[in-house]
Amino acid sequence: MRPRMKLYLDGPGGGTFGEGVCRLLEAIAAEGSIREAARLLGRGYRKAWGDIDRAEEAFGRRLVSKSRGGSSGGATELTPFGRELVAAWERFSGEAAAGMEEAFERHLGAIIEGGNRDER
Amino acid sequence: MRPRMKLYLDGPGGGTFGEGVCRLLEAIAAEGSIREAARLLGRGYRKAWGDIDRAEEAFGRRLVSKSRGGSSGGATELTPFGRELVAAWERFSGEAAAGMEEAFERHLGAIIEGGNRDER
DNA sequence: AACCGATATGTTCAACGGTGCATAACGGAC
DNA sequence: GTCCGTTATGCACCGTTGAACATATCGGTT
Repeated sequence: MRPRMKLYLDGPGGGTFGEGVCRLLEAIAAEGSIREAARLLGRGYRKAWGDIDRAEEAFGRRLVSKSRGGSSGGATELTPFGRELVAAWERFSGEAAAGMEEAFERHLGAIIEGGNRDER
Repeated sequence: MRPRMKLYLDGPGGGTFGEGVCRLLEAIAAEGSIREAARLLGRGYRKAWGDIDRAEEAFGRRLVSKSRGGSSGGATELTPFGRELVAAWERFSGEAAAGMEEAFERHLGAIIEGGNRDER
């Protein structure tokens, strides 16, 4: 029985950033387009687009730089702030998860895993 | 802009324990009944009952000891394991949250809070 | 036996988030 | 100007979740 955690950053005027959007940004950085990134992650473009929109609303800053038209049809790449954010979030979430695991072992590890006795 | 976290414990065969159920258990310990605890927390009895059921399923052990009938109509109290779990969860979640805050300051504190410039 | 209040459980309805479909807009290449 | 692939955006559908309502059951008191 393992613990699980979800991390969020909420903007003051709505909007949210979390693990999902971070993964999406990484995929965009790798693929160069929102559509391809969404396909790679098995998500719909519609939702991916909305997620980015909400994330940018949360920070009040652009995370990606999008362009329409052209021979390629269009493209999307991360802004410098977007790249910085992804890297910082990776460190943040990794460290938070490690601390959580540690706290779990310290306080709940002994309590749980103790078989399935029944008390009445 | 502050970070936020949610913690879960998932049982192998379904069932979940989290902050919500823990609050509910505390309220039950204080009030002596599921119904009164639910009312105190502004939740419906139906959901409270189901939450407890799922939490007990997650651990495979009883968290509360319920009784029906009698002059009082019935009552519910925590099992020793239930009390132990609530106390351990408090320490666990508190420590995890503290570690998360610390990680946030270290890795994201400088990046965020930096005003709302726009980059394009 | 009647009463009362809490547990036990089913059912129905509203809200919400995700998925998918449809379509418009864009702009470089040809 | 046509074509193509991507961004941009609306809408309709659906599964999950929670809220609210409706009973049924239990058992000590009276």
